[in-house]
Amino acid sequence: MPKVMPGYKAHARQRIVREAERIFSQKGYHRSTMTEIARSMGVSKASLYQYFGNKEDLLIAVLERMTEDRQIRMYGFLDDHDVRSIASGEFFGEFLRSAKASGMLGFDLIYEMSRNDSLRGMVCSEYEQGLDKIVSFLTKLKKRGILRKDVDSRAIATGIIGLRDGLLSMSTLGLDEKLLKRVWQNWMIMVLQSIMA
Amino acid sequence: MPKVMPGYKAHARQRIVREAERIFSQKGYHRSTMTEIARSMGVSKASLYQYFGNKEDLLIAVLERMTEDRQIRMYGFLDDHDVRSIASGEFFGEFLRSAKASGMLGFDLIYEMSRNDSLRGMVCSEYEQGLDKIVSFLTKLKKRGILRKDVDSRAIATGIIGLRDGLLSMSTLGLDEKLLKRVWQNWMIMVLQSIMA
Amino acid sequence: MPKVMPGYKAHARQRIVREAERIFSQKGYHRSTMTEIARSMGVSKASLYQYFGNKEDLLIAVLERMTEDRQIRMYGFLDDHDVRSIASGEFFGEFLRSAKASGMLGFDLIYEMSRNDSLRGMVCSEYEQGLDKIVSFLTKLKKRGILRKDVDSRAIATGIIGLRDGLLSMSTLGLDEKLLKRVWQNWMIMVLQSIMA
Amino acid sequence: MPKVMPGYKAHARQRIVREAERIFSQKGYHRSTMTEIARSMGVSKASLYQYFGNKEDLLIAVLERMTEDRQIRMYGFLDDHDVRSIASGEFFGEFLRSAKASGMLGFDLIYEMSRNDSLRGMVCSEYEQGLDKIVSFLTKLKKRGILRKDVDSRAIATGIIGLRDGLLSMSTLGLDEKLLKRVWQNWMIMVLQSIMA
DNA sequence: CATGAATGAGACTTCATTCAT
DNA sequence: TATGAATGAAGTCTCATTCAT
Repeated sequence: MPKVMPGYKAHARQRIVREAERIFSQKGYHRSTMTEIARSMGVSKASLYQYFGNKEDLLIAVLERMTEDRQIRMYGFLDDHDVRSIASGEFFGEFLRSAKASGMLGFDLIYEMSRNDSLRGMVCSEYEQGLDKIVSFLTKLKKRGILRKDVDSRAIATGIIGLRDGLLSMSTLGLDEKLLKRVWQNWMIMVLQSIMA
Repeated sequence: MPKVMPGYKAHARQRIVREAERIFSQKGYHRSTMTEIARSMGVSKASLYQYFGNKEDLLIAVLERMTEDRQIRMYGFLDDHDVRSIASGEFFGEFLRSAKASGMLGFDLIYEMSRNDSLRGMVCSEYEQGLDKIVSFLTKLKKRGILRKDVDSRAIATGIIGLRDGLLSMSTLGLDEKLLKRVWQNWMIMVLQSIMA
Repeated sequence: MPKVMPGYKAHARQRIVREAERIFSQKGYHRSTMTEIARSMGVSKASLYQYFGNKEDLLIAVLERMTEDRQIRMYGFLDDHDVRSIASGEFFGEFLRSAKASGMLGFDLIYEMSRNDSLRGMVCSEYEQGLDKIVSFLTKLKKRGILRKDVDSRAIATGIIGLRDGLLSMSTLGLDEKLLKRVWQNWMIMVLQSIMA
Repeated sequence: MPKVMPGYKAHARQRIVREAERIFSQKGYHRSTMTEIARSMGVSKASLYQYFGNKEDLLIAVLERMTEDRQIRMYGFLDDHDVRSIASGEFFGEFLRSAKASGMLGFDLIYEMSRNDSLRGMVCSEYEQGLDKIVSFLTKLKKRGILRKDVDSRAIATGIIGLRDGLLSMSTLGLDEKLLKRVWQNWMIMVLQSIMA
């Protein structure tokens, strides 16, 4: 793409973000260096600084992209499936795959959050969005008479996200994925039974 | 304490570990420096290296202490209480408090684990011990006829730990602790009802 | 020289090597610091590390340069001169000058060799090349009927190098150079007489 | 030995020197640490400082001992043997053995000499003594009519020491000891023939 | 727009040495 | 006399960042 073309800049930016994501995911944010990212793209370090003011800005861009992706791929699930599908291994497997792809980056994310308000805001809003999505999904089910009316939707949604993240971090620790899937199914069934009308 | 006293060395070591725990917890492992730890204790960097071969060794000592602490304070709970107590806010609150104290360190822990086998072993074994403790607690309840015999103890235990960790990491993100406690109680009640005889 | 000029980098590298050679020669490798080399060049330490991965790499570059130099200046001698010239003070003086210029570095070289295979290989191969050069010189003389056919060329060559190095290290110790030159001439004459046809 | 016994101090000193010699010889002076010496003796570092003001003093003591030893063992040879024995493999082998035992220390010796006058004096005087011993040996032989009267005893002696040291340093580089012994014999025979009456 | 080169600041680590007990 | 503990000073190396070309 010629350098003067409109959109060139955005495209170049995107290429950097993608490479950074790959490397951050592999080695973690702190252990990745700007030199490494530049070298593996075949550009100069100085180029990176033309698109991102500093390393942290690059991290934020990466995390934004990951978040977006996850939102799209994950919560799309809820629209297309019925209530039982949430208890399926397929559902949990989707997260498992994505967690494995981002490797250590998830932990870096939280780690960096403590220093960076913009990051903290971003992550919290992702969480909120995720929760909202599930809450509205549950609300829909209540309206359709599938769930009991007195169910605390927010508590259920928070638990779903919490259990998901807890099990995913256990997978990072090396726990058997089959066990984790089984746990997910087990627990979701118990919970759904408790809240179905 | 005079330097020649027996146990002085152990005591000095402990002081370092405690200070390191404080600083690591506050700023994370990577952002904390040996210089800082030494300075904040009023000793020389070289002193730290007399007790710990390198920064990672110090991290390990800190984590060992934290683990031990947590094990003692936490799983002691199971011995002293009946089945319903596990669903209590008190139980979850205990973890919440300890998670808050260790701050970012929990995430560093996982972050570093990917590079360090000794660390990985430590953490995994803590997880296993935790799981075992809960499994044997559940087994006892089965024998006493409180739980159904066909319950998958390991899946339940894994879910308990998973939900706990997921909710705790949400608290680190800034989610309201009252909501989290409520979620915990809610979910534990649903699960216990599902598995009680 | 402008930084974008082709060959700039090679030139900058060379400047470092030259300065390092000067300082290593003066104070020995162990007593010289990267800080000192950088400071005496008016550049930053980090610059040195852009050209040489570590201190040892720099040492190797220095030694390579010295070796090359010595090979060129020294063994060129053999091509241009007849057999008697090897016994000349001029010949030995050439080595003496170069030994004085490298000062303590020669000893460091051997010292470091015990730890570093790449170094060891370098030095051994220089020795071998030197020996080969002399051996082929002697062989030529045999063919021309100047030396006796039954002379052990390798033993003679090894002795020449050995005597040279032994006397040179004595000069480093402060022994009178005139005496050393006389010794060289004396011994070489005795040996040449013994092996000439 | 009880600590109050006279000679205790000298004995303790000697033990330190012996251990230091062992370690310096193995790893070189710069790479050996006071900690290591103390630990391998089972005493405290501070003890070493009761006997030696600093590391360099310890080095000097070690070198004094080595020098003494070498003098005794080596130049005793000259008294007991006739002129031809100096050309024997046995003679050279003696040095070879001792050089191997002191390892890198010989090079350290020279290395340190440049900084330390007392060291320099010591080594030079050892050289001088060695030379004198050989010179007087040669003089004796002249008187007994075995050597020609016009021989430059000092030049011969210097050459003997020089060749010895040159060949020994080649052995440190890994050259075949058999070759070196052969060279020694070869050269000594040539030289002796040149100077015998 | 791109980059080769330089660098300031600071990280971890080592070690000879001292000193109170 | 002996030593456990502490440390100042220095060392090597790293890395995000800048800037002239």
